[in-house]
Amino acid sequence: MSGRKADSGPPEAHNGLGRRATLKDVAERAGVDKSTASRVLRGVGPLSVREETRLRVFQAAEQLHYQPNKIAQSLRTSRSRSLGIVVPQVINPVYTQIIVGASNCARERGYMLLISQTGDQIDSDVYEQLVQQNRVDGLLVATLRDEAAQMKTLAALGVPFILVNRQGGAEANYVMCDEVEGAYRATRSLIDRGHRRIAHLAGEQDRFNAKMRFQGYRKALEDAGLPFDPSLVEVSGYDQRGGELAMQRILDRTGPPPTAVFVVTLVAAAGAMASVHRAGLAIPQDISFLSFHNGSLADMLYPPLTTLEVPLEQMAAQATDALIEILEGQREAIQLTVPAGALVERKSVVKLS
Amino acid sequence: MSGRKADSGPPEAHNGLGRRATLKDVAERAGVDKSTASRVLRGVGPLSVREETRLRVFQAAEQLHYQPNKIAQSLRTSRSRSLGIVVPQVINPVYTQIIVGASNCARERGYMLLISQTGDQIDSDVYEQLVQQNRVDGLLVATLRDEAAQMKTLAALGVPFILVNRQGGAEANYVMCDEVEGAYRATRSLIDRGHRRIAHLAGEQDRFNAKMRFQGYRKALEDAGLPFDPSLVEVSGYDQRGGELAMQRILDRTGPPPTAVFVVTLVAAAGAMASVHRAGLAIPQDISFLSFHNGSLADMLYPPLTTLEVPLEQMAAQATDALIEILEGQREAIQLTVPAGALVERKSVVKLS
DNA sequence: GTGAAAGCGCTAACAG
DNA sequence: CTGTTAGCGCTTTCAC
Repeated sequence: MSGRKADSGPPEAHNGLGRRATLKDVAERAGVDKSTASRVLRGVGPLSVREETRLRVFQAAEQLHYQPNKIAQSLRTSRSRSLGIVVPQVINPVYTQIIVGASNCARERGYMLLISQTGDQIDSDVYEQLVQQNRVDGLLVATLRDEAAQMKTLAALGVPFILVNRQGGAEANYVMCDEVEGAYRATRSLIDRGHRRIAHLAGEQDRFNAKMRFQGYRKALEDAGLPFDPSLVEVSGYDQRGGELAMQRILDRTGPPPTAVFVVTLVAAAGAMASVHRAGLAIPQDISFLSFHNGSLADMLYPPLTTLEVPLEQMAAQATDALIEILEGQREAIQLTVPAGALVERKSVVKLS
Repeated sequence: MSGRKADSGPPEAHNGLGRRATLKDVAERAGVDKSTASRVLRGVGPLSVREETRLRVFQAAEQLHYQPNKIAQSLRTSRSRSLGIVVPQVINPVYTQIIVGASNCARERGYMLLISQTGDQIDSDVYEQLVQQNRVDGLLVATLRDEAAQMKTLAALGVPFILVNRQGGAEANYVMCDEVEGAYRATRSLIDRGHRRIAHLAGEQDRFNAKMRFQGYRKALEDAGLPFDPSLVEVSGYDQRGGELAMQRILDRTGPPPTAVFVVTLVAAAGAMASVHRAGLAIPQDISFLSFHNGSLADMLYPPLTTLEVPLEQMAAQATDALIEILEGQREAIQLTVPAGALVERKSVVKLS
């Protein structure tokens, strides 16, 4: 997995010394200076070390179960080879996907990933903890607010950072997906199945993502020549409770209910569906559901929820790759918008004849 | 939150120097030696520093926006003030709860938490990464396998570790919950509601937790004078797909189906319920469901799932507290079993008359 | 009460 | 090709 071959033995250093071996130990045992040992071990550039010496060093290292002390390396090089990722919460599958993508990618490239939750508000303490204490070389940012203030704080940190699934102004690095097009396609699929009264459970409209999804929804309506009915739009935000309440509000309205609803995110959709069940309505016979974001949760719901896939894991991986490249000077910036994923049809959408 | 008072200003060090301030900078500005500055700043013991000097140092530190370099501190003290937590995966709400509990507690006590996924198998590489590279002072372990081999690996690491929601032999530290009693109570509640044919979707029986829950289930049956019917037990494991398949197997059986099923964990229950829906059966009218572990997922399912709460967050917090106490020499060991939580009644269990 | 000095384990010039 | 030297930023004896 991490490149090292099956090293059956226990990782503990059962070398002759009563402690973990240091570079000095290796050097002494190999009969060279520690600087030489360092050179060899880190396989630096055009190996300016005699083959025989190299061998001796490697042997010594192996025998002593030598593992370089990362802390010392960090102090010396002022690079920690770790990345921070900051998300509002870890319970939401959307963020979990991002974390998984980033974490795998980081591991493959030999970086550690420190995960921080902000709990929904910008907490500059979080950044501080990670960066100012020299723990991370760069930041992956997937917090909610995309305000200028946050961008300033981040920029002031003096380490590279990349927004994941977010956007933050002209200069900021980001990896996004084309949410407008995704939401358009999602809504469109509902229209294609004969729906005319399509509700939207939206995110708070000061959020960039929420706005984009709303925009895609409206455009699909418009292109199909359907009227936009504001009474069919409610703000659910991104959580379960919000989805529940927003759906309730729509159901409570007088006038014909929607035949379908396009929800801004998975967890809100779960809440909304619960509301519909509670109202004694059937999904999809009475109301169809379609949600932005795919995930295993979609299969747990009843009925299984049709979703529009967003390649969050890949996006996070790309952001991580880019961040590492930036850190290693192989790259300057990244401003990438990938297409949204496919429509994953399950059982929550009915075709109206 | 982290003790510091509202420090409006940006965390970036806009001090006179073109870089982050070091202890030396502070010392010079305060007109003292860096050792003195260090003493003052870390508020060491019976302050053997004149009040006036203390003040000067604090002022200098503030003006320079001084933040100690944790890496340097680590190297010097060989303590990183960070903890590792290792879980099989981060998508499962059970582990998310553990992570949240540990993470909050760690933060409060000024420790960082490094989260690692093993992806379901013991990966000693993971431990190595965390420990051998001097990144963490101790480990919280919530991986699946509780085999002796793993315990040996962990012990060989030479850092304190605590199992969370796991058990690992007589010597290992752990924070567990009384799962036998919990499972007993859960099953019992089904019996009390008139159920006689109660199925169990179990975890793999080489897992300690799975065994305990199974045991509680059997004991409840026994105490109620109900026969144990092996054809009512299937191994689902802890995931959705497993739950789906296991439930399918039970439904496929000839002979009377169960009227209720007690599931080993939330996610498996979600899968099992999907199977039941697919079979065209109604929950709870045809089959009642009750699951071990509570979480917001329970409210997303249809119908909302009755669960037995397990205080994972608190357990993780207690384990974290204990680990820190051990690291700081205020404690030797911890072997704690807390009671399982309350039955959270939702809509998935029907009372049979 | 405070300063001087040593050194954690490592890397990176710079010599030789 | 390899060794010497000089720290990274901090804590911690040990003197004064």
